[in-house]
This record gives sequence, C-alpha cells and structure tokens, in this order.
Amino acid sequence: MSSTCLSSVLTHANLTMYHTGIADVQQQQQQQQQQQQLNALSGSNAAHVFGPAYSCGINTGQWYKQTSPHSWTAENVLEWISDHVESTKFDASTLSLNSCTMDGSALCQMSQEQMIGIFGPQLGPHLLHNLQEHKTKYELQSLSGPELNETCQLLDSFLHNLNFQNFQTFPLLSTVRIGIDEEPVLKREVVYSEDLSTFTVGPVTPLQEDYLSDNQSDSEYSSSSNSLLCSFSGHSSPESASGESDPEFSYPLISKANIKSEKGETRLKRPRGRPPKVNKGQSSGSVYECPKKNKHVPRGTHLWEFIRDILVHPEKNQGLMKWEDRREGVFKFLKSEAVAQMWGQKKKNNSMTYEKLSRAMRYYYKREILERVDGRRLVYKFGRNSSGWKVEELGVNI
DNA sequence: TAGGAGTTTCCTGATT
DNA sequence: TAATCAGGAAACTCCT
Repeated sequence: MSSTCLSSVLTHANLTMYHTGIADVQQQQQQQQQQQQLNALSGSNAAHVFGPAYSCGINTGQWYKQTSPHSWTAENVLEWISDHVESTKFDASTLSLNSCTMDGSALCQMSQEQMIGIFGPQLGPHLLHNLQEHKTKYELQSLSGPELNETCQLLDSFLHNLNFQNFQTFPLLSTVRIGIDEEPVLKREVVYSEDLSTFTVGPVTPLQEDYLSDNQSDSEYSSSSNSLLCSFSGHSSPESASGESDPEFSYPLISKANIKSEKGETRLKRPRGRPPKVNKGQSSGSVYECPKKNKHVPRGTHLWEFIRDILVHPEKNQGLMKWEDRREGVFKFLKSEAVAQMWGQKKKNNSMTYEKLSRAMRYYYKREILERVDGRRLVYKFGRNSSGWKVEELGVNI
C-alpha cells in the first residue's frame, strides 16, 4: 500500500496554502499533482493503493469530513471525490479535474442528473448518497434525544432502501454518535448482509444480538472507522480527540505498509513484535506512536467459538464459510477477509485481517481446538478440544 | 499487582 | 506476483 494518497496530499497542501499564502504557480503545480493523482487511481485498484481503512478517512487527516459539505473548499470536494473513487474502484481516467473543481456550495446544489452527468451512472449516485449523509449529519446536530433517534431511524431506513448495494459499505446514520460522553449516546449497530457489501439497520434480532452482545455496554467506545463499520462523532469526545478520526489529533500512524514503502530509503527497522506501550499522556514522538485503544473490551466469545457460531448458524453464515465435512468438523473460509473484518468488528479492532486471524487460528493447533488440514488453503478442522459444533451435540440432521 | 490466557501485531520464509 | 500458510517473538487486554 502506498504511504501517500491524494487525500493527505491535498490536506497538506491546504494547510500549507493557508499558512503561507501560496502563489498561483504553486496552485497550478498542485492542480497538476491532483490530476496526476486522479489519473493514478484509474486503471489501478484504488482500494489496494489506499487500503480499506482509508475509505472512511482515518489516518489521512481528512478534516473536511468534520465540516458541513456546504463549507467545503474546492480542494475538500476533490479530496472527497478521490475518497469515493478509491472506495468504489471507479475508473478515474474518465474524470477531468475541471469537472471536479467546485466548492461545497456548488456541489450541494447539484441535482442527481447533474451528478450522474459529471461523475457517471456508477460514481454519481454513490457520491450523491454520501453527500446526503454528510449533509444530514450536520443538520442532525441541531437535534437531540428521541427526536434525533427517530429521525436517524427514518433516514437510516431511507438510505438503506437506496439501491447502492454494488458499492462498498459506507456509513449510515445509524453509526452517527451525537452528544457528549457523559450522556447516553446514540449508537446502533449494523449487521452485514449476505456479501457484506451492505448491512442491515434496525431492530436487532436475537441472533444478531449474539454478535452484538459484547458491544452493548461500550458507551465509551467512540468513533473509529474503516471500510466496513464507520462511526462518526458529532462532537469531539476526549477519546475521539485521541482517536484516528479527529483532524486535530491526527497521529503519524506508521503502518506496516508505510514502512515497507520506504524500503531502500532511510527506513527505521521496526523491532519484532508489537510496539511498546506508550504511557498515557506521554508523547514519545516515536515513529511507532499510534492511537491507542484504551477501551475496555470484555472477553467474551473466543475466536474459535465465533467461527463455530458462524458455521452452525446458517443465518449467520451468510456465505462467509462453509462446511467441507460437517461430521468431521472440516470447514473452509469462503470470504476470509470478510470474516476477519467481522471478528475485528466484534473485538472493536478495525485493523483485523485474515492474516492476523489465521495466526490466532494456528495457535489453536497446539491446544487441539483446531487440527491442521494440510495442503488445503483456507481449510481448518475442529479438534477434540472444541465443542458445540458436532452433529450429535446440536442434534441436527445432515 | 503479578501472572496466565488469549489474542494481536509484526515478521521471515515457504508454498500454492 | 499475490495470497496463504507456518510459526517465532513480543506486546497487548482481560481475568483471577
């Protein structure tokens, strides 16, 4: 993954311009750079370039998302477009910088037809939908309590009914949190649909409740966002202030990819294992410094139980995994990254990947909770120390 | 507060 | 070449 992206380039450029009163020549250079970045997105998988975590704006300093679309600058608009180019894997070669150059006010006045005309039938509706979300988000800040909740539900239903299921997941109002930390905050969960490209909003079913049970008491859990689950904070909470999404507190998060991207240059080799814990309030300035999760995550379901539950509840399965040999307990990941994301969601860890999940799975071999299935990718088998999946235990017919 | 359990994160190298 | 597997190492959170 590239360590630079259009968003950060633009943000940096904005701040630079603000502070120095940059000259026209430099603006032209910047525009050229922006166009080059847009072009760079075309023909390549933007999601690979930026990674899923970027699609909701973390780590990029996308402070424009904290302001009303009406007050976006032209650069903000461009940045916003580039975000969605990447999230929809849209071929940006069909976009010209000129057509994308407008401020937030002009953007908000555009009709659906105009959006489609400029951005095409794929990106246009997607942008329109997201713009509506941004606009509504700031309109909702003047509301509160039950009124907000009701409005949010209505809008959720409305947004959910929009047919954008071919796009990657983006946040609904159900994930908007408004209020200060001391007060009960509005936070409803989302449950992924069959292919995880969409999610369900609304009353939580008992089965869904299983998934979400660990999240019920996490009122302290604040905004964090990724491509699958995004929460916005209407106001900066103490936690969000130290989190990823607060523009004023954007940390120089150094990812694995970032380090790799600097290979061959003055690369600081990362020591093995997890970076050392940074004490509260201590700003070490270390390159390993990153937003720290200080949420209390009650230990609940273990990973293998989470996997088992997906398998034994077809309604939870959603095509993520399947039994290869039901009686022997052999199963296969069909959507490994999706399962990892769900596991990450459950553990409130947005950076979970299949690679990490599989490492945890491999630790189960020693404990005989899982057994190796040699030569078969994404295939595992429950071991003798696992339970709750056997046909006899469940009394199911196969 | 220490220590264990269960991950999580990062890494290198091998295999598919 | 990318994805996956394998496993070492160390840090993390939670629980007792």
